Amino acid sequence: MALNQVSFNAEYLLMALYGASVEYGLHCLLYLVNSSADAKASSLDLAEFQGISPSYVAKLFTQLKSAGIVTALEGAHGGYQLARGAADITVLDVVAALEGDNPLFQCKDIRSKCALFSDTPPGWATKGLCSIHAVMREAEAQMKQSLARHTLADLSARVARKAPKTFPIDVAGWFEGRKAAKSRRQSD
Amino acid sequence: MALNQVSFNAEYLLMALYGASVEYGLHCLLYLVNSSADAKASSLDLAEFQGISPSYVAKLFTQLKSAGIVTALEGAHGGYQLARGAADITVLDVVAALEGDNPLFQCKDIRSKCALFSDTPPGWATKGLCSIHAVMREAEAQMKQSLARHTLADLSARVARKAPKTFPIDVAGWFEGRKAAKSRRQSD
DNA sequence: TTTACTCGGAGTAAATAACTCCGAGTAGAA
DNA sequence: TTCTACTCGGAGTTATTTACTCCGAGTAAA
Repeated sequence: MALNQVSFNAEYLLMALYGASVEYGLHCLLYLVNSSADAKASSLDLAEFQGISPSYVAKLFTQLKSAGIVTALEGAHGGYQLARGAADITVLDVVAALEGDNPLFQCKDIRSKCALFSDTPPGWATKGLCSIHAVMREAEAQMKQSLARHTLADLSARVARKAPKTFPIDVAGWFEGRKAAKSRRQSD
Repeated sequence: MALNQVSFNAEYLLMALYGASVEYGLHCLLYLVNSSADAKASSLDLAEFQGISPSYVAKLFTQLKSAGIVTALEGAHGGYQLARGAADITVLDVVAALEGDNPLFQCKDIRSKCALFSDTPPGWATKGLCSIHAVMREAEAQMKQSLARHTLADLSARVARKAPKTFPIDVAGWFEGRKAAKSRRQSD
């Protein structure tokens, strides 16, 4: 009964600890870093600019807003802006906003369920942090410290170094052209 | 239409990056560290000793075996043993065996989909590692290094330091008693 | 006042994780 | 040798989570 047809999509072969939301979110935010104060970008703009799902980006920005990373301006010609300087937003902030600040490991306190402890586990077994949990916490801390060392400003600078000098101008032009197109449509 | 009854289970409120398999696996392996060479423990023994699902533990140990962390001996009175010394098995080995060595982050190369690159993205955009990806890789490396610094032997020693001196004896007794019970049943 | 655009959250489908069940094989007991 | 009880090992099932969509409420410009 098993179908021999296997939908073999290499893109999804390896699943990641952090999902697509982090990737989409960071890419979008990087474009916001360069946009000037009066040039807000809507979630639709950001999505179409990068060829990703508009409705999903909209959802992500809802989360980024409630985490205080961006501010939203409603209405026509509205959009999002960074809530504070790009140097004050770490990659960890973004990850926490989009994925929740999930622990690396959730201890279910198995040590207290040992068959030798008939009903109530003895004090020494439940006191303090489970040793396994401690190791995981340490690894988690290392990872989060590493993520916290990088800010959106750093990242943006590094990307800019790779791109040609004209690129930021082209980007600004694209967003500007989009805004103009909107105005044209409304005055029709 | 929405039910007001909310199944509010505090145990599952925070989801973790690494799941239950890692926790179960590590706990089981810690008990194997102390068992002597001839005293193998079956997955059923290990599961019941800790009050966790036997069938799930069985599944985990098939993974641990194919990863080369434990060896299996079939038949009655068979069971599992560590495939090598506890000092040569790191926590990272166990995590990789049970969760796969998932990357922290799977880059979908969004930078190449930018609307400015009509069809074929320019070389500078696709060359080298995506900057975001690089940050994630660094954090992942920090985490994995931290996990690789701890071995089963370390962990076991740390647990032993907390428990009373009689505890390992009690544990050995429990497994021994189990083995005896099996023999009795067979001779009935 | 209208209109086109914005956010924002409720709702849906596919993928993953957690867990179960049953068959194949083996070592010891009769 | 035959039988039995126990072992592993993998195929199947359910539940949770992720990724994504859709539509309504609100707002600012025209």
